[in-house]
Amino acid sequence: MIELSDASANVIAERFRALAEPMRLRLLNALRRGEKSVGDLAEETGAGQANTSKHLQLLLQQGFIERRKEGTTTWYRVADPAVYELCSLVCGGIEEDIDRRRKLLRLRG
Amino acid sequence: MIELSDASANVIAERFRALAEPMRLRLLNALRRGEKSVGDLAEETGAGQANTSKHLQLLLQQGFIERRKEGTTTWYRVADPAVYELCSLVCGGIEEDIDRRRKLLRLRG
DNA sequence: TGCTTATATTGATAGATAGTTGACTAAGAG
DNA sequence: CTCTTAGTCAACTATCTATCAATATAAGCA
Repeated sequence: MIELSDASANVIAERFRALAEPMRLRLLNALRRGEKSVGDLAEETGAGQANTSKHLQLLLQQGFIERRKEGTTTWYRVADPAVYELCSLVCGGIEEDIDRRRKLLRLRG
Repeated sequence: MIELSDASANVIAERFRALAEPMRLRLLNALRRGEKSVGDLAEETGAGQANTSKHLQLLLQQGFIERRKEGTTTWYRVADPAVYELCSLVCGGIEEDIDRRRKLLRLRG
């Protein structure tokens, strides 16, 4: 984000939006240690099959994951581990947030 | 994102969602070189004042920015420059994406 | 050719959210 | 006290999107 044009703001936002969904984060997390099929992922995340497939399409389209077809099954894998760095960076801010909330709870209870 | 619990997936997604909006990215970009008032930001981004204020609340709530009141005006500033690292990381992936789109355009004419 | 399994896609619905308008609050100036 | 200015809040609309159910595609097998 060296100087942000309006056009790039849209593209960047689109990218962040792909990660702005708990279900998709769970999918990425499930793909941490290797390739998995849609069925595997649906079971592991507890989501419906159609829903899982749709989320995977979106992550695929945004380039976060890649796929490979084998017979009737489709195997998905993470395209670039940099995604996890993104999450870690965001987590950094979250720790402070959690601390803040903890203090609030302590004050109340 | 060391092991992602369902609870943390929600919190992380919430955080990404704050960045998943072109308007809010423009606001963060406008705050790059220091504190600005709501009016300044509304003018610079071309958005309505109420809308600008709303987006700023959200960024504030997520801890990306801080504020300071002086008379009737409210001054906002970036809380943690790590936000820009996040954007840069996402941009990394985007450059490939832009290249891909450029090639498509060239193919078409 | 049918039957089964694994994905993808489509249509419908409910919930979220960006933007606008107008009212409200608060601080200063006259 | 009145007027102006800056910002926030509340209500409404329009749009988007996550989810589910049903259907479609497509491969492999009987």
